[in-house]
Parts: sequence; C-alpha cells; structure tokens
Amino acid sequence: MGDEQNQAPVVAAATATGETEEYFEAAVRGSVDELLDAGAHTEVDAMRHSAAHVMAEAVLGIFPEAQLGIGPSIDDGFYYDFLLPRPLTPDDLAAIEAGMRASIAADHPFVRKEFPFKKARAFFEARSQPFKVEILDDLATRSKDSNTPLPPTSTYEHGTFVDLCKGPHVASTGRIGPFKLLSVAGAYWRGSEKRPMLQRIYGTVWPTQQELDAYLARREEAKKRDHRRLGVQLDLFSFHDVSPGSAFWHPKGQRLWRILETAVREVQDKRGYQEVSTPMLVHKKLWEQSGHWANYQDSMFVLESEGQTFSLKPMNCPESTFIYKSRLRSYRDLPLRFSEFGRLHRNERSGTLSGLTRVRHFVQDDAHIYVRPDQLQDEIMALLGEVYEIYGWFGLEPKFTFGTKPDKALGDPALWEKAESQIKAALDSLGKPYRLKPKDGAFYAPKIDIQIEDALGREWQTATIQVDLVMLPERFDCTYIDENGQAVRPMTIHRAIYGSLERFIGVLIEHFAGAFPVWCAPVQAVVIPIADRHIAGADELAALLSARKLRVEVDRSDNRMQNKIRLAQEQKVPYMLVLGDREIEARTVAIRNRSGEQENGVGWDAFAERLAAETAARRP
RNA sequence: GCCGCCUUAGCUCAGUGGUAGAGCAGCGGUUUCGUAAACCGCAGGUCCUGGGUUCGAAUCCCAGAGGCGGCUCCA
Repeated sequence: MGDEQNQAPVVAAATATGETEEYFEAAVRGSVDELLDAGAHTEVDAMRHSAAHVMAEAVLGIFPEAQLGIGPSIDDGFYYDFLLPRPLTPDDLAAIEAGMRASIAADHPFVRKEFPFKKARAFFEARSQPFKVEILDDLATRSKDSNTPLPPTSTYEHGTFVDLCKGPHVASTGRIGPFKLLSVAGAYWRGSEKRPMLQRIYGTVWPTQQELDAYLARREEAKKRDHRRLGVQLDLFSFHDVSPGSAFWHPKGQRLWRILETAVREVQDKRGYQEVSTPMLVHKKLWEQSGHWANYQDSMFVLESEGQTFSLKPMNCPESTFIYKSRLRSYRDLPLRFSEFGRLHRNERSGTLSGLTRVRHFVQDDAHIYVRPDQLQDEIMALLGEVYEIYGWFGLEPKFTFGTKPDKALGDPALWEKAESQIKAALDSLGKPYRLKPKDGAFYAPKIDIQIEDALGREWQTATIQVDLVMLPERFDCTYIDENGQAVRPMTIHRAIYGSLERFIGVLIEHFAGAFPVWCAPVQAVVIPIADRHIAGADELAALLSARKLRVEVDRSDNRMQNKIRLAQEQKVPYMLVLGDREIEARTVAIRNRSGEQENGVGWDAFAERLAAETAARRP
C-alpha cells in the first residue's frame, strides 16, 4: 500500500517504555501475551493512532467535559471512545472533522513526556479523566501483582491536548494523511456489559488521498456486494418481522439451496455417509444430559406442553447417539457416519442478528462420525480432503486453525494428547501452513476450524471438524464391542462443511457479487427472443435445455432486446441466448455471457452439450 | 440485551405542523425492435404499530416492533 516516496521518518518515537494503551487494549481482549509481542508499529499505524489523538482534541473542543476512554489504531483506521453529555449527531461529526483539520493545519508537534506514576495519576485526576486514572491504577495493580517495578508513565502532547499514551506517533499533526470520520457506535467501557457504555467514533486515515479514495471505494464495493441487498435484487430470499432472524427462501434462493444440498449429499453418498433425520422438538432432559441446558438455556427456544419442558434443538449432536445406540455396534461397523441436514434454532440476542450470517434459524450440513481410536487419523485426513473437494467447487481456499485443549477440558488427558497428535499429523500431512490456537478447543474436543477468504479479502468461519472425546461417547455412554468382546468407547467427530447453509450462501453471494458459477446459478440461461415471432423458437430451445435439467427461462415480455439483456445482466445470469430470424432459421443461437462476450451461430445441441458439461464439472 | 440511527407505493428515495410525491417495477394501449432502459396512459399508501400533544401530525412527544452501524455473546 505505502508508496516508496513516502518513506520519510514520520515516526517520532519507535520505542517506548510506558505501558499504557497497548497494554490496555490487550487487557481488554483478555490476552496479556499480546502485550509482549505488541508488534512493530508501521508508519501508517502511527498516523492512525495520531489521528485518534487529534480527534480526541477536537471532541474536547466541543465537549470540554468529555471523558476519554481509549483510542487505538485499528485495521484501516482508528477509533476513540468517549463519555459525552449527549448522543452525537452527524453534524457533530462534521464539526469534529473541522476541528481535526484545524489541528492538522496548525502542524503541532507530538511531544513525548515521562512522569512518575503519582504525578501522572494526579494530572489525569485533576483533569477529570477517571478512565485514564483507572488505566493507571490497573497498571499499578498489575505491577504489584507481578512484582515488577512500575515504569515511568508516558504522555503525548500536541498543542494543548495531553493523553496518556505509549506511542508511537508521527512527528507532528501535519503528518497525518487524508482522513474521514465514518460512524458512531456504542461500546462498553473495557468491553464489559456491566460497565458504562461510551460513544465510539470510527475514522479512517491513509497516507495519500488516492489510498483514502480507494479505501472508500472498496467500502462502496462491499456495500454493493452485501448479500442482504443482492438477496432482494436477485429475488433469493427475504426477511420479515414475523420471524426475525429467519430467512424466507424464494424460489430462486431455494433452487440455489437445493443445488448446494444435492452436491454435498452426492459427496456424502460417495464417502460412506448414511443420512439420518432427528426431531426438532426435544425434551429438556436431553440438554441437561449433554450439558447445554446449564450453559445455553438462555439461547434456546423453550416450550411447555402437558407440564413437560421441551426446546427446539440448537444442535444435532446428542440426538445422533440415539440412533447409534439403537442396537449393539461391532468394531466392524465403524466408522459409522451419520449425516443430517438439521434445522436448528438458537435464540440469539436481538441486537446480534444480521442478514444470513447471524440468524436464529439455520440448517447445518452436520455429520457425526463414530470411529475406533485407530481410525481417527485416517478419518480426519479424509475429512480434510472432503473440505478441499467441496470448497474447490467455489474456488475457495480453506484455511485451517487447530484449537487445542482448553483449561476447563473434560476427559482423560492422555486421550486428549493422543487425539491432538493425530489431528496434528493429519494437518501436517497436508503440507500447507495452518494456524495454531492453543487452548481454543471445545471443552469436549480439540478442533479444526476452517475459514475462507472471500473475493474482498474478508475472512469467514464456515466449516468445523471437532474430535469429541467426552460429550457424545461418555455423557451418552456410547460403546462398541471390540475384537475381544469388550464394550469400549468410540471417538466421535462432529463435522460440518458448509457449516450453516444460510451463512455459506451469504458468503457465496458476497464472494461472487451475486454472479454464481454456472454450475450453481439459479438461472443458468435466459432465452431472449428478439421479437414475438421468435417466442415459439425460444420455447423450443428452452424445452430442449430443461429436458437436460438445465435451468433456463424465456423472457417473453414485450421489452426490446436491449432491455431484456439489461435485465438478464442485472440478474447476473451466466448466458443470454438471443434468438432472431437468422438463428431460428439455422437452429443456432447468439450467445452473450454476463461479461459481455459474444459468440454467434452456435447450434442448439452444441450449446446444450456445453452447458451440461459445465454444470457437471462444478467449476468456480 | 446495550448505545446511536433508520422505517413514506413492490423497490430506491423526496417530502420538518396545513388536501401524500418522483423514478423504476406493475397493469392497459401503441410498438416487434440485433447485444445494458421504446412511447403514451392508468392504478398503486394504516406514511412500521399503539398511545399522546395540537383546531390540524408522515412531520412534535412517549412506548413497542423490525432493520442498520457497533458493543457484548456465538454450543
């Protein structure tokens, strides 16, 4: 991003000893480790952090009584949290921007100062900045607890503004590049629901105007790709207040859904899964046994009937054990792979709902695989292969994150160790780098989480592979009879490849900007008769394609051809098949694809053949 | 759930206390056209819901619902 001419030494202080904001950010995230490798600041980070200071200065100019929280740099920009006497309005943002411009024009130098702890504390107390005092007290407590001497406290000043800060900053406010304030949001102090809610102002800063413009353009592009917008435009689904957080699937959306479901079902059939289906309404005693009632009761939809308490299932796993245990299982039966497209309901808090990516009702392409311990590694490797096979259809490159045993884990540590080493061996055998997140496993299972990056570089959590040592095998007392006639515990693997179908479709919409690959596009081709007299021919061509299960529509409106093309383009239909006198005569078609490329005089059968081949190939 | 903002025709939006508007879509008519918008006309509204203030409310106030931007949460 940063261009070569901009390599002037804009960073005022590359190192600092006072632990303040970086420490505090890390503490907010609950990871003291992050403090130790806080990482090298880049120039643009310093610029963003400096912009946060300048913004705080401007806010104080308007609200002298404002109390300051923290103001770090973040990806693409910065924010600062404030406790203010009233909510901010868009006009306030404009005024704050104006204040910032004035400060930048004045080109105040950033000056670092160090103070003894007590003096710094007194300073911020005198300035009525209780949050800053709390940060300092927190540092003092921490230094006392760890028996390390309290380092001197550093501040950064520019003009009349002084902030508790570790730095680094740019040399002076004039070095701050083009910026824009973006939004105001609520944010709990220290990220805790029990603490006051502050007003957070987000902004973005870039070294050059071109980079700022490019960033803003990128945001606009992301908006255009927003699946909530495209879902309406492409007539895929809608949401209604009668069922918040649950999509209503329209015919085209449902068609896409079914294509994805059919494709993964085909893979499951090939790979030895057996599909099952379990009830949606389940007695609470099942959740008490699994442990979910204790932990997740608040996020379950609970119903009473005849004095009994039931819930809509928030997950499928426990129910698969009833099928497993419906008969004695032999070591020869394993692995047993039960797949299920389970409809789940989770009562997510209203404020967290968002389009298809955060819903209350969703379908998982779930499976529970019961294996002998000696089969675990092979099975994991097969699952990784499955992920590659399926994500390859969309040109998505899976990234793997290995989460290991958490502190509160249940079960035999030796078993954990064994399972983790087998997961590691399977991951290593891929020969691709993967991320390690120590202690990030579920309480019952080490896991591999799978993320994908979409066309805009955003990362999404989709698939998961969890090696369950405890919950299903032990809590539900699953066994099989081994070679010696002994009942022993299987291991279970929970896996989902799309994860939630809803979320996966949302990600696909944004990844492809609605222009789905030919194989899964809800409408693969629109036949466009140039005039009414060509409709009969269009119907004939469409029938020929439909007979091969290709998804085709005829535009029989009285629009002109240009408008029919425009509408098909807007619907991101892969092929527009234009039929006029010449084509009908020769039983050919003029093909226009959605990138605007044209090919004339293609025979009907030849096109059908081509489209059928493309569909079967499942290429991105 | 919490903070802020938003909700007007199917969609996108204008309308800041005095008789509800536009474009697109829809419907009717004319048009039958060669690669991203033919022309004319008609119809379409519980201005999110419920209270309140006012002679009068889409507009001001209160409560609720849904959505959006975040925070928190995410088996």
